[in-house]
Amino acid sequence: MLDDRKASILRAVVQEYIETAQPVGSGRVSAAPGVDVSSATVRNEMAVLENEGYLAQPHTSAGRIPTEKGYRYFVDTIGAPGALRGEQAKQVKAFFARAHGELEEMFESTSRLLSGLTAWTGVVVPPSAADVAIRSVQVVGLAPSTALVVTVLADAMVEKHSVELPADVGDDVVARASLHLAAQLTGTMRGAVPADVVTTGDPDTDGVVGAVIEVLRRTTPADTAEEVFVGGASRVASAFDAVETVQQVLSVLEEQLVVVTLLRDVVDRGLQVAIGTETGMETLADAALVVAPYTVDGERAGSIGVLGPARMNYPEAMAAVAAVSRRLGHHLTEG
Amino acid sequence: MLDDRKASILRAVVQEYIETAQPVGSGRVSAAPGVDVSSATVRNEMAVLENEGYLAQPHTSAGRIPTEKGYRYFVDTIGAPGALRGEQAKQVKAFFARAHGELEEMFESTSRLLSGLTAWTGVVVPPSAADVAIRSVQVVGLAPSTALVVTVLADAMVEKHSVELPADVGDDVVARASLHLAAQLTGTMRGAVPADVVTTGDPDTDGVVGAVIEVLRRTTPADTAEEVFVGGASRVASAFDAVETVQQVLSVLEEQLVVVTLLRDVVDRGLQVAIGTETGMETLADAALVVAPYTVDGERAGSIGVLGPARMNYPEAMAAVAAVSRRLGHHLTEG
DNA sequence: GCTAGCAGTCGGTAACATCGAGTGCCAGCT
DNA sequence: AGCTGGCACTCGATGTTACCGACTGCTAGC
Repeated sequence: MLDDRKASILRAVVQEYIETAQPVGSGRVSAAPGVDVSSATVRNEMAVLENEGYLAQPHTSAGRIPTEKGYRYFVDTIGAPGALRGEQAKQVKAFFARAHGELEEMFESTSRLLSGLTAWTGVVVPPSAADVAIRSVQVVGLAPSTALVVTVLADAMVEKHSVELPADVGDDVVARASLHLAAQLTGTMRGAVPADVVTTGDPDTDGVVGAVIEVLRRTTPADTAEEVFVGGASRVASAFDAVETVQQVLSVLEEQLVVVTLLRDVVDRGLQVAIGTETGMETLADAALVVAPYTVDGERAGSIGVLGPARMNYPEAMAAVAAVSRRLGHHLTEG
Repeated sequence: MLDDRKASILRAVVQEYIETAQPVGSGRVSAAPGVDVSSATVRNEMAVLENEGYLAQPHTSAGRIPTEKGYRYFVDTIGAPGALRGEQAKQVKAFFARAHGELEEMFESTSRLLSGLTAWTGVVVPPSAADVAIRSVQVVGLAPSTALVVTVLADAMVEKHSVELPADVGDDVVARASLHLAAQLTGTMRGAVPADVVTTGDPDTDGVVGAVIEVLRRTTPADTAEEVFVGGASRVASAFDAVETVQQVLSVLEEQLVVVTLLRDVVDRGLQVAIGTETGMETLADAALVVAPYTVDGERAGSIGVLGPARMNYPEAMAAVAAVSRRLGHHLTEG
């Protein structure tokens, strides 16, 4: 633990560095509000903070930069989550007030909202479909031997899978199978589609039913490459100055499964923020992730996050993520 | 028109510059295959080419760089479309051989295929839904006053829209409306949903039907922000050296509607390649776009493209785009 | 125990010389 | 007439040196 003075000096360095992206010298720190000692004293204290790993010096005659440990201390001692600035709060409110329409669009634009609020990249992971009830199933024949199963879940998500039909069957058989499946599966949890379903007696129809069931079981949400919505990916380019870093971070964002796992991991570890290597990804060493789960009907559903440089404005980002996750939860709960 | 020698010198400059990304001097050109004159002669010719706007010189003592006009001439005189390298042809073949499953995934991975083939960013615009027949319509109630319309089109695309229901209606009314709509609309072109539909006589049901029809008409594909699939966006970071440019290009890619319009525009102008400002976008001044439409059942459907730096390998990119568009068309035609 | 002051470090910038890739031009060769 | 070897010249890139200034660490004194 750091004493009060060291803490406020560290805080000053972090805040200053977040603003200017430049190493911070003792002079600036000494002038910062909350620090009422001379620059000489600050220097002494900073030397200690550096020894203890909270700060680093790019080179001898430069100011100090926070280390991962420094940022960590900073976020851990922020205390109150902090509210959004009025303007931003308004923006969030307005967004959810006029939010309506299709769920996918909703997630998409929520990711853009997060990006807009923080100036970094927004990420939204929709609820896992496994423990959501099936609301409707429909099979639509497309070609003699292929069909499309469209599943609507209780949370308004729509899944679609193409199915190879066992034999060339007529539209009437497909229609019969569709009705049968709808009757059998409506209300079942998406993750619990039973392997054996009541048969109809007609072998053709049962063939189609079987094929569909098999696809639905095979594509249980956890296995499927889960979707994630990324908004403001171009912000990555302004977050890092090395083109190489930009490349790496974008590559991470391109792999949906990685992003989903990442967010879930961080949330599961009980963190609100993962800084640099805390994310578990080497390529995100210069980045940081602010996350929050959101709840629908009191249940933890999906999660949202903001991905930015390690030197991002944590209080602001945390406030934004918290506010959006809360309202997103409400919005989805009310339906 | 350029005489043979100038043409081959220009070709050499373009090819060399594409490979090395460095200004090309007369020495290199003179050594290039297809150019059998001394560097002095090359210098004279290059001076002319510069005067005529095909080449530019970053500074006096540097080699030459192709201008937009230079690239344009190069592209226009490539002649035969050229085949893919064996390895790549195999890759394309393998991709479409194992391609199956859901259409959206298919487009997504096709964009990644394009990116992989060319090392740049791949873009796929799905067929416009307007003139595709509706294969099935289903309305699913979600909350007392909201429902989801799921439309399956003949080309296996699935659309979904949420609908605000006029009055709190029961599931049975929604089901009845759903059946009625399915009967009325199946076979209709998606872009030609009629405003007035045969009524059922039951006012509640007709209310739901009306609401759905209204949504379907309002969301006619051309108006809707059309979807586009972008693969390998991270390649943008390696395409340009200025972070600022990376930012701008990524921003363009983020706006789906812009990208769709862009591709469509280029195809409509009868171009295979749009270089720099030819794209019509200032922010793409350093970029180039190689596009091709693809046809399904003999009809022009959507288009695909590759977005890279102006100094990209055009023959290769054009071959890749041509091959993929052809096979994609086949694949979708056969269903 | 804090701080003013001072010597010392080191990156950044400017001035300057050097190097070399590449040019334009010209004289001479074919 | 046209190509080419050769040459003077240009100018960015690279390296050197000096200097400036933003910092630091340390120490003496309040």
